[in-house]
Amino acid sequence: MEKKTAQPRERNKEKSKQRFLDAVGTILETKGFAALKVNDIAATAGLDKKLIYNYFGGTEQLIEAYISSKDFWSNVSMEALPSGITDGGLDILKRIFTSQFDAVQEDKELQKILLWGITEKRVSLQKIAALREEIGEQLLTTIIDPHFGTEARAFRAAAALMVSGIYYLNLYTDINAKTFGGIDLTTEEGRQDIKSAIEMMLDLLYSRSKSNL
Amino acid sequence: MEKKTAQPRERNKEKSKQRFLDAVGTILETKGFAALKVNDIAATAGLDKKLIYNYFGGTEQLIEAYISSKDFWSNVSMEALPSGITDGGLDILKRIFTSQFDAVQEDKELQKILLWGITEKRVSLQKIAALREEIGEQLLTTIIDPHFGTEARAFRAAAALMVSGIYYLNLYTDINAKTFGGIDLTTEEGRQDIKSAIEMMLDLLYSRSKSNL
DNA sequence: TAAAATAGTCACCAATTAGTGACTATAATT
DNA sequence: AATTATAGTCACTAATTGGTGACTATTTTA
Repeated sequence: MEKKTAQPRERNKEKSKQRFLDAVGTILETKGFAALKVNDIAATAGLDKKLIYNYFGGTEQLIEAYISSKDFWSNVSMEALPSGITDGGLDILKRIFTSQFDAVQEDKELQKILLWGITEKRVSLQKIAALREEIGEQLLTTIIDPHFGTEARAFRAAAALMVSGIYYLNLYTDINAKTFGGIDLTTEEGRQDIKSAIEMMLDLLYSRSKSNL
Repeated sequence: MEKKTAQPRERNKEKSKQRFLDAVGTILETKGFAALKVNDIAATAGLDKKLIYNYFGGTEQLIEAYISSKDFWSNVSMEALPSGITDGGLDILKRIFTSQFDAVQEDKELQKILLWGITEKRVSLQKIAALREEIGEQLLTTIIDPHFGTEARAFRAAAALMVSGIYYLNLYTDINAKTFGGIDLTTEEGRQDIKSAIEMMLDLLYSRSKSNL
């Protein structure tokens, strides 16, 4: 019959659920998705794992809930699309692509999600991919297609290659190598080289389209 | 004078070691590096896991031995480099890049290695990355640098972006999505779009360098 | 042919993992 | 205040994991 003079733990289901969701984010960011074990998640949240089963049904559903709760493409979705486009969207695309290059580098969580998306088959990851396709489609149909017309298909492919490269270079860097093609991606110079290349390639693609119209 | 009523298991250390190495390859190809557990490897090899410790020292060393035994860049290393280059290497680069796009798609084991390389920090994966850098450096110094001169740095960055894109698009495809930027990468048309874009961008980069010389 | 060396097997241990039943403690309701 | 609902704890099971000591079986050597 011991009296508990210790501070009485707050009893709040919603807050606890949020703790679990936050714990998933923390582990994902620091250790990656492979470390998302129910015991670790509970320990990180500072709660008993039983609650994960009570509240979410299990680790799977908790992870699904976590992914659904995040907006991974907020940095690109409504960032731009001003009305007064006079250059066919060249300038906007330059900014979107180069800023995305930096955004992926800074957002470790996004990196893990990208990696996860090419590693594991999972419904919520499919949803993320579909959502990004949707946002990309908006950009393509409102900016690229009108300007490139019949050449839009070629430009789409080039853009896909560039965005993919933006992703991969950031995932690649600093895990098992610093350089790619002799460019040190851990230095500001090296990263500037990539960004300049992005702009150069967009310039070339746009100049090509002009000369072909 | 051996009696072979029950087939007597062959006793051969070297062969058994090779069995383990092959088992690593099989598991890697089919289930990925995360599934490289000592029990599974032993079961796949049809031998006792104790032998892994006896022969290699442990799973880590076995995996190291496996990676060291493979030549992952055989398809690109000495594929080309003919002597009579008259176009500054444009045609060779087109072939190297587009064939690499197909090679990565077909070689599931290479895909897993690429994925592994951006997921886990590991000495032997660093060696693979370093080796690829070496091969790439050869290409760059013998083909690109002489032609692009002071512009070589810009071209290197563009090439890094393109090769990275080639990797990522192949890793991306068919796990959680089929399309990237609206292009269906599971169809021959979609993949041809990417290859055409690669050639187009190389054309643009080369034409740019000409007009600037 | 006997003995030494070693390829290979097997049973077992300890740690980690997911998951659950029974319980306690607190808040809400009457 | 007594009752009820439920947030949260804890101890336990079962399966999987990496790892090892002791053993058997086959080959090599003296």
